[in-house]
Amino acid sequence: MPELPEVETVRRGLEPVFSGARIDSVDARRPDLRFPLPANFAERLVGARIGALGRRGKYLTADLSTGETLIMHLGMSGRFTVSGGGKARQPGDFHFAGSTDPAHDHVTMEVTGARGSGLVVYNDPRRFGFMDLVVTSSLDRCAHFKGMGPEPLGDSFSPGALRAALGGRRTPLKSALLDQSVVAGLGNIYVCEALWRAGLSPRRQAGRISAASAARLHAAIRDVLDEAIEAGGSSLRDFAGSDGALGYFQHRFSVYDREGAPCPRCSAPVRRFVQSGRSTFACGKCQK
DNA sequence: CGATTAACCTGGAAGC
DNA sequence: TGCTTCCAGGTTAATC
Repeated sequence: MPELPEVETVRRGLEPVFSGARIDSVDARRPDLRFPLPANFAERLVGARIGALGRRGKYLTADLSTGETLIMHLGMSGRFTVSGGGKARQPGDFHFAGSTDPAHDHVTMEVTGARGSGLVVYNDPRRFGFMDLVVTSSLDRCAHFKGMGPEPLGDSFSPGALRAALGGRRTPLKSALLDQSVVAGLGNIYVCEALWRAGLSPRRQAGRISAASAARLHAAIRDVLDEAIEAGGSSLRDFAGSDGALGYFQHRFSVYDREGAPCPRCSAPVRRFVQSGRSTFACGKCQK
């Protein structure tokens, strides 16, 4: 499901439940998601108090009182749902009452915080997501974050920084922006949308864009991410935030998944083509 | 160095 | 209705 706006939407949904709460119990129904869960996964979580719930690119981070940080990645189809805790759960059942897809409820956590207890369930049909535990003091150097580019909504992401990160790359702009070492958190949807907003062709050579183009692209990336977060992310298929609310940014796509539809800017038909194995959507007329 | 393909896994949609 | 094929928000390793 998730690119940066969807992950941020999930973070905001989980924050009131997680932040400051104590982890009472953890159930892992299987030993692995995309990768094996960390050794002694449940034991390392139970009893810990959760500090800040953060996000880095498409990753969620839960800072724990044990000195470790729980890292969660949603892959393509991962989602969290929150329910009211003990009452919502059948005694002895792994699944929480009301789960619509118990077969893919892989990890559950019962937590107790200022707002009472809650049950958080991680569901992931395709199992491309994963969880990891790393020592908090070396979080930035861990395998997941080492080499990751700047947060696109953060202070260090500037037009100059973007242009510098693209510098020397002969790969198409589209592919470069999907590279998390250039800028963190963009995926197929928002790269397509940002390039449309900037009026830049996805096929442009990344290292050859002008400073003015980089400035337009920088602004387009920030704008599209800001607007998508504001809208609660995009709900393709059935993605919903942790509170069950559906994001609605998909109704504001200009080009993504709109092959053949008129470009909102120039009315030429939106084209679909494949770059590095993934669908690109762009206007062939006004994206240069 | 860069581009393409495959792989991981499941389910939904479309085509016949 | 049922079977087959294609496609999907991500990431990474292998190959050309």
